[in-house]
Amino acid sequence: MTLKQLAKELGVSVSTVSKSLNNSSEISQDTRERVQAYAKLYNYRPNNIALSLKNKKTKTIGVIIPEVVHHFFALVVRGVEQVAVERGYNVLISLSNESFEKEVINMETFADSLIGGFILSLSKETLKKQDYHHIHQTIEQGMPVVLFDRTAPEINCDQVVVNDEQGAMLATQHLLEQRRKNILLVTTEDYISVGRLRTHGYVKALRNAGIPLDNSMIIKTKDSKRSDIILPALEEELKSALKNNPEIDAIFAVNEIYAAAAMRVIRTLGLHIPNDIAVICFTDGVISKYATPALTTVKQHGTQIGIEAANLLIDRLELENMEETSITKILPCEIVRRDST
Amino acid sequence: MTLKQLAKELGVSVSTVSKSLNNSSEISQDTRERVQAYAKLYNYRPNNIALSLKNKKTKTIGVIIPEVVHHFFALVVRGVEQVAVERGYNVLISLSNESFEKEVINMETFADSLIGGFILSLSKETLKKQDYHHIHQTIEQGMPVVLFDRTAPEINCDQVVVNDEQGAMLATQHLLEQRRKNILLVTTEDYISVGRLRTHGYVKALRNAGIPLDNSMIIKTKDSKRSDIILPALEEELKSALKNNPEIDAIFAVNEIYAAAAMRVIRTLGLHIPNDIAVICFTDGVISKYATPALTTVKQHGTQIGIEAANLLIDRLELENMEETSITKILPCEIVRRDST
DNA sequence: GAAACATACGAAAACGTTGTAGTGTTAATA
DNA sequence: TATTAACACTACAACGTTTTCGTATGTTTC
Repeated sequence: MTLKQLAKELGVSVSTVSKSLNNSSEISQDTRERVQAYAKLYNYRPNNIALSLKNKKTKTIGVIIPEVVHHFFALVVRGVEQVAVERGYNVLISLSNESFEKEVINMETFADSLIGGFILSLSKETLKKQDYHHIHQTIEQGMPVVLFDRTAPEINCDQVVVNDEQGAMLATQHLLEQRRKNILLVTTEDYISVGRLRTHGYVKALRNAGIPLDNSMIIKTKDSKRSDIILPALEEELKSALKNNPEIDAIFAVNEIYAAAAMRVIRTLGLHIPNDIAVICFTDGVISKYATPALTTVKQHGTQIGIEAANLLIDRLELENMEETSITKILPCEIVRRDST
Repeated sequence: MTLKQLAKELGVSVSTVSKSLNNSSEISQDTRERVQAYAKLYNYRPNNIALSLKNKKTKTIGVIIPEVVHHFFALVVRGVEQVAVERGYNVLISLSNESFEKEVINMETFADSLIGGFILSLSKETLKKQDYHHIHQTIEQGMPVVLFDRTAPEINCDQVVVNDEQGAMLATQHLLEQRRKNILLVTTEDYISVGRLRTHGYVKALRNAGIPLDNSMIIKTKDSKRSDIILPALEEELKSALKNNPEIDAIFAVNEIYAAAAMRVIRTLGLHIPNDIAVICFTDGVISKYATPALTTVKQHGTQIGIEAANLLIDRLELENMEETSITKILPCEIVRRDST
C-alpha cells in the first residue's frame, strides 16, 4: 500500500493523503478521518526507504564488533539494541572477525547511505597496525562514530570505555587485601588498549602497596586469532611459572578464558583454589559464573556500555546543536565476589 | 557525491554518467573512461537507499532472535553474517527478549520495506501462546521467512533445525554405553519445541534399550525469563531428586546452564563427576568447554545453522524460479566427548 | 543526393515520500 | 460590488538511481 494507491482509492490527491495522515491542519477534519480510516483498513505503513531518501538520513545505526560469539560484545549489542528500539532506530550488525580488512570493508559498505552512524570496537589487527584512516575518513564525511572498549586515543570521536586501569587496580587491591603478595598477571600484548591499561592498573596497585614490580610475574600471551593455539601455549607457560615460583599465591587474568586456563593448570598441579592460589579476572561472563569454584571477577557492565554508546550516537544524530567536542564516557568497573578469592 | 554532481562536473548528462559507470555500450569508450576516472577521483559510491527505492528491494535481511547474550544464538548470528557479507547483504538484528509483543513489533518495524526477508527463532512466549499471526502475515505479504531452532510445524516456511531428537538419542545412548542405567533428564516444559523433541529422543533411546520410562526421572523447569529465579529452584529440585533416588548415575541436561546447576548440586552432595554421576548436555558452549570437569556435550553447529538459514533466505530472495514448497533442513548433532562422562 | 543506419548522447519517468507554492471555492469586509 | 481572507485541496519538485525512448550528428548505401 502506497500513498498513491490510497489516493486513487479515495479519489483525492497524494498530497491530501500524506497531509491527512500527518494530521495537517490544511486538511478538513472530515477528510482526515476518512483517509486515516482507509489507511488503517488497508494497513498502510509508510515506506521507510522512500523516507530515508527524501530526508537524506536513515534511522539505522551500524554496529561493528570483532566477534559476536563473545559474552562482552554480545552484552554491548544487547544494550545498543535496547536503546535503538526505544528511540526508533534499527541496528545493522557486522563482524570484523578481528580483521583490519573486514573492518574497513564493512565500514564502507555501511557508509553507502545505509546508516547514520557507527558504534564500533576496533579489531586487534587494526590496533596492531594503528591504521585508522577508515575511521577518520568516516568522521570527516560527517558521519558520527562512537568507539567503545577497544579504542585509540588518537581518534577524535565519542568514546565509551570501561575504566580498565581502575578495574585492574580494584582486582589487584582485592587480592592484596587478602594478603596475597605474589600476584601473577596474565595479560595480552600492549597494543591492545584494554590489556595495556589493565597492566597499568596492576602495576599501579602494586606500587601503591609498596610492592616492587617483578617482570617475571607478568605473562603476555602471544597474538593469534586461534584460541586452540594460544591456550595450550599459555598453559605451558603458566605451568612453568608456577613451578619456578612456588611463592605465587594469586593469579589475575585479563579475561575469563585465561582464568579458566589458569584454573586448569592450578588443578593439574594439585593446588587448591583459593587456598593455595586465588584467581580473579576481567569479564564477568558465564564461564566465571558457572566455573568451580565460581570466579571472582571484574564486571564491565557491557550492556551499560552499549546503552551509553547508543544514546551518545543517537544524540549526535538528532541534536544538531550538540557541542562539537568529543565526549568520552568512562564507566567504572565493579568487583563481583565469588569463591575463587 | 551523486550522479548529478558528477554530471555537472563533467559537463554531461546524468544518464551518461550512470551508463558510463555501468559500462553500457551506448557510451563511447572515451567518455566511459573519463567518467569512471572522475568517479574514482571523487570516490563516488552509489546511494543504496535510492537503489533500494528504485528496485523495490533491499539487500538487507532481518534477524530476530530471543537473545544475543546466548552462545548458541550468537553462533547463528555469526553464520548468518558470514554468508550475508559473502553474498552482498547486510544484517539487521533485533532481539525479542523472549517476548511475544517485542517479536511482533520488531517484525513490523523491519517489514517497513527495510528488509527483504527474515531469519528468526521464536520467543518462548510466542511458542507458549502459539500465536503465529505475525509470521503468517509476513509470509502472505510475499516476504520470505526462514525459521530456525525454535520453530513451529504449523508455519509453512523454510526451516533450519537441528535434529534434536537424534541428538538427545545420541546423548542418552552415550550414557547407556557407559552402563549408566538411571539417567535423570533435566528439560524444559513441552511448549518449547526443542525441549519437547529432546525429551522425545531421551524416551526413545530408553525404549530402544528396553528400559522402562520413569516419569520421576524427568525434571521440567518452570517457565521464567529470569535465570536467577529458575536456577535456585532447579537446584533444589535436583537436590531432592538425587537424595530420593541414590540410584541416579547420570544426568542429561537440555542446555549447559542446567548442566552447570546439576554439577554444582552434585558437588554439594559430595559426589564425583563422572565416577558417581556422569553429566552430558546440549549446547557446546564456553561453560562446557571450561567447566571442571569439561563437559561432554551435544554440539548443535550453530554457525552452520546460520549459514544454511542465510543461504536459504537469499536463495528465495534471488532465485525467482525456486520451487514453491518449503524446505526444511535438519542438521545432525554430534557428541563432543570430554571429561564429564 | 536522398534514404537508411549507426553512433553517442540527453530527456524524462519511475520508485514513495514531504513540503512549498499554487488554485479554486466560499465567506467576510470595505 | 469589488476586494480580501480563510479554507480545502492539488500540482509539482526533490531525494539518487536506472532505463526507455528520443534526437542530433555523422556515415553508409544505392
